[in-house]
Amino acid sequence: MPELPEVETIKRDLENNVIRKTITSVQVLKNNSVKNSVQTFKNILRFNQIKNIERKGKYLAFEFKKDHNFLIIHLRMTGQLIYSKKDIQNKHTRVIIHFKDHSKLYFNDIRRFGYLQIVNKKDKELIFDKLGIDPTDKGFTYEFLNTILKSKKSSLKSVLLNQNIISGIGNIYADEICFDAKLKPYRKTNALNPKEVLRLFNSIRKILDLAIKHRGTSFSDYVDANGKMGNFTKHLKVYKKERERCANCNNYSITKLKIAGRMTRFCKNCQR
DNA sequence: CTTCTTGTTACTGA
DNA sequence: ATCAGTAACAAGAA
Repeated sequence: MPELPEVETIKRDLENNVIRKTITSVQVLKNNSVKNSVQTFKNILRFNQIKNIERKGKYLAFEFKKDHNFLIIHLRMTGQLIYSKKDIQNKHTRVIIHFKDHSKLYFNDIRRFGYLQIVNKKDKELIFDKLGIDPTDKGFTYEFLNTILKSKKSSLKSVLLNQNIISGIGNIYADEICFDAKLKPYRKTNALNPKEVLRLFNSIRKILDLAIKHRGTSFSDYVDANGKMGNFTKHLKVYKKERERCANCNNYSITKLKIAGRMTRFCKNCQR
């Protein structure tokens, strides 16, 4: 699943490839992958240029040169954004954006939960403002995190996954962060002591930075904007490691349990 | 064949 | 108000 590190990797790849390129045509192969009417979608994109790319949490927003419109993209579980000079269309290709230099941007999505949506500046800000703080933002400090955690009575896992509280963390990184912070995912966040909050804060930054450095995690469909797999997969300590020996204590096997409605992996020995 | 998984929203009930 | 739980969406894997 594309989470913050995967979406950030794609964003950086695309910044190197599509900024200021003129769009000459747009193919919509699956109508329900586009939230606008196909005609409106094509009309706004054609002969326009991508001026800037923003990311908050798992959302991307392309800003255009003409008319102050934004293209919001959410990849959900299996969405891919691949930039290529070749024809790489496959049966999961939903949208193709053609540029003047004959290169193309492909939106592929096996399960078709992802979407593209053109909105005006005001609506884009509404969508971004509704999201919780992005952990790579300067405003994400220990004090800020502490205030969030103290105000919630729910489990650590559910707070980490709630995009309206902190945006960008999904099931993979939630478990990896809890493991790194040595905290059980079902702990109530308002009961964490200052040392534990500090560990959590450091682990959030550390794990996400490291995952971005390794260009994300590929365990099923995620690829970067060049179609290549992410390398963080081999650094995972708990995600999909159930029944394997814990990488830290080498003594207990990783427990798999449903917490906050999601499959959750942790070491019952190392995480307190 | 059935069941599970995944991100997000919507809904229900406590 | 706040939280937990679940259904819904699609499609592939087990």
